[in-house]
Amino acid sequence: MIAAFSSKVAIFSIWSYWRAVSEARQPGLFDDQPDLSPWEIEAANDQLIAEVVFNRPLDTVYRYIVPDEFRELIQPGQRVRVPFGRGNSSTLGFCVRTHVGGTPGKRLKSLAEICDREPLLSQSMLDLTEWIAGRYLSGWGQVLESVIPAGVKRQAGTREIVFYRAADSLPDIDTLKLPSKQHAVLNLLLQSDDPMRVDELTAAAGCGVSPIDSLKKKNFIIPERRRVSTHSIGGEIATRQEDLKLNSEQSAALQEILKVLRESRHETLLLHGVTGSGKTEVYIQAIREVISYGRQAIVLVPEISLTPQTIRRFRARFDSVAVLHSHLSDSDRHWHWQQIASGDVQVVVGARSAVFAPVPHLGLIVIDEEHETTFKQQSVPRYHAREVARERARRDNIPLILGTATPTLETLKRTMDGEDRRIVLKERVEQRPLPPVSIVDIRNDPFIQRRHSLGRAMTNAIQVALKAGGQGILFLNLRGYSPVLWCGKCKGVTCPDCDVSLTWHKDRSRLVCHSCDFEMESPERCPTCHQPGLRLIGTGTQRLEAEVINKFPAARIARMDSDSMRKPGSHDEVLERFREHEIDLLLGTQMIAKGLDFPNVTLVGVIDADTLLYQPDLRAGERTFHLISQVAGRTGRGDKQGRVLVQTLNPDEPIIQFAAHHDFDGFAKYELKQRKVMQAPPFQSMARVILRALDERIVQAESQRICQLLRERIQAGNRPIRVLGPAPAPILRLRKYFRYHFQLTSPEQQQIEEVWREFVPTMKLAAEVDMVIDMDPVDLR
DNA sequence: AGCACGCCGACT
DNA sequence: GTCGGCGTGCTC
Repeated sequence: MIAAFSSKVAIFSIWSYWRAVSEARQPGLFDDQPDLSPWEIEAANDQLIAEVVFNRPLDTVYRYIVPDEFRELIQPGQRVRVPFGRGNSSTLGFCVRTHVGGTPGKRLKSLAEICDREPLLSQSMLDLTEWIAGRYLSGWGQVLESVIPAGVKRQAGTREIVFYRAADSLPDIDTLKLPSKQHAVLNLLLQSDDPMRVDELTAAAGCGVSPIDSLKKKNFIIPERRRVSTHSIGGEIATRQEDLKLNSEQSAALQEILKVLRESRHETLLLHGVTGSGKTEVYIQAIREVISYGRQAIVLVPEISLTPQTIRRFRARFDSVAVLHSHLSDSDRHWHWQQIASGDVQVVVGARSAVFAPVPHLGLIVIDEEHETTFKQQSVPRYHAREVARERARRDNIPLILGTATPTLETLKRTMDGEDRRIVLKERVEQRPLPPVSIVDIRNDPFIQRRHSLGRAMTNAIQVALKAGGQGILFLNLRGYSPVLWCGKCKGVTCPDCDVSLTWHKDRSRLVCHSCDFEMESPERCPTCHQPGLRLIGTGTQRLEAEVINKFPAARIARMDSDSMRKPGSHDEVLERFREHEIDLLLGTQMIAKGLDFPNVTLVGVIDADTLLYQPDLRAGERTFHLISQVAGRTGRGDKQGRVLVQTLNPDEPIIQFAAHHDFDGFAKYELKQRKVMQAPPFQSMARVILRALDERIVQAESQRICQLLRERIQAGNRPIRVLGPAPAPILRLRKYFRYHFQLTSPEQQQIEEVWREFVPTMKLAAEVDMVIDMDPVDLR
């Protein structure tokens, strides 16, 4: 009986029979013949069961019978096609486990198809994705869907090609009396060690395809389908460089890392080194050790640092480096994935998702610029690469290195609690001093009062730097020409879809929303009240550029922001010109704040330190500190002395003071105190629940209702969780949706995890409302 | 998330 | 008496 269901055909015919019967509303037929029903088979205890998850927000693992014909083929990590739901619609899922056994009382359906020849992930990566699903409250299938690159699923850049080989037991070729062309083809294959492609055979034998077809029909030659890469290998060959000599602080740090490596245990080491202290060289030499064990390393960097500069640096030091950045094609990505999985790649350098690189023997993970928020994914699954890396390293008993000049308070607290270890690099390489930072009070600056962006001191400093042959970096974290188009009556002109002021972009001569994709022609009159006389208020990088050109007509100036850097490669090109001193003043946004290392930069100007500081975000102060410290680190990296000017309307603000004095510890103490009072991270875990709908009254009511239900549940479970809100999100309307949110905080992360998993299935959300939970959010807008 | 089911109002 | 509107609930 069982054998009757073992073939795919039999399974499908049973399914269509079942459908026909159920449509006729005669399920009683099965009651009469219970042994016909496929789910009765599972009563036998030796059934192989596949556990399957789907790319849906479901946290259930579904079980399917594996038909005998798939028994030998099925492996966890493969995708499978299964009948799912009442309509048994054919659905793609991931097989995450298999086990043998029956499931009393459960009616199981059968697996219909195995979609991958090999598993897409190893068992340990499967386990890691399960952990992510739990920790970040998303479906396991959703995690798998996002972890495996699309190019890998599609097998992009590969093709099935037919190869021919000679049949195994052929009589002597001359006894076959073949026509000459066929003889030639067969002879070639007999001589060849490897199977040959059709085009190779026709070329070598000087014939068409028909002799090959004839040989195939006679079974003298056997076709074999093989998947081959059509990927063209690109990438420049970097010139090799020797390891640099480490100073005493650097080598002490390296020794600490090597010790953990040699003891093959997990520990997270925070490499807290001031800007220019040579952290990268420490990573590189630690990686060298890892490679000598025949293992591989993963280096995570913020996307913004994935400049050809960094890439070249790694390529120059290791034989085999894979760089995973966002501009790779599907086929590149698939090719790299295969190379990495085969163990041919020593070092994987990439952004957030590179933490999932399928290296076979991971020896070390490095996260550079640990404080960067881009390590947090902003869509489901909303994981933080640092936490995923920590978990992966813990499971593999390997060290995790977090490098930064400005650690997050989360990481700092872990070192204070003794969970992680902090290694401090106080000195810059070659004992270069950190640049002096001057806070420039612009409240009464005559230039600023005349609506300039460069105050008197800043203007003078630029003049002096240029005169001395130095280069300058001017940082302003606002792109476009002017962030506000002001109507005296209606206030700023806002986006029709968001509660956000539209930014005037001079280069495109348009108003642009920085929160969504909206753009419009600049109106002559106010779009609301139709009054003329609109004024541009505030300064973005484009307006700053105009002012700099006007004030320093002789200087060579370049602007770097996401508008001017749209073309791939333009980023690198500008930096190269800056390095060659073809540019005197480089001005721009975040992009120029991070990681750049140019020895001739003698002046860094922070045009407006206040914009970040007063954002409605509990990390606004921390981010301001990070940014000022990072930008300041761009100078004094060569023999020349550098200086930093920070323009602010709040010169007494402690955050700015700490940054100016390069006083991380002072900042941390100050900020930690505030967070403790607020019962905020890093003292408590936090999750943010966001609800959105097109109708404001519905979201408001719904978020109130949900929040109340959750409060009751928390109380009933006697859980130590605080609920804050609900409240309108700081940007109430975004992309046409009204948004409300509330926050959950608890000293125990797991409490939030548990209550949410319990709660979600019990509450019915109104159909027009979307809801997401963001564990450990970094963006509270 | 899908998708089928069901329970209500407007048609032949 | 049936078609189809969307609200509800389940998916091995």
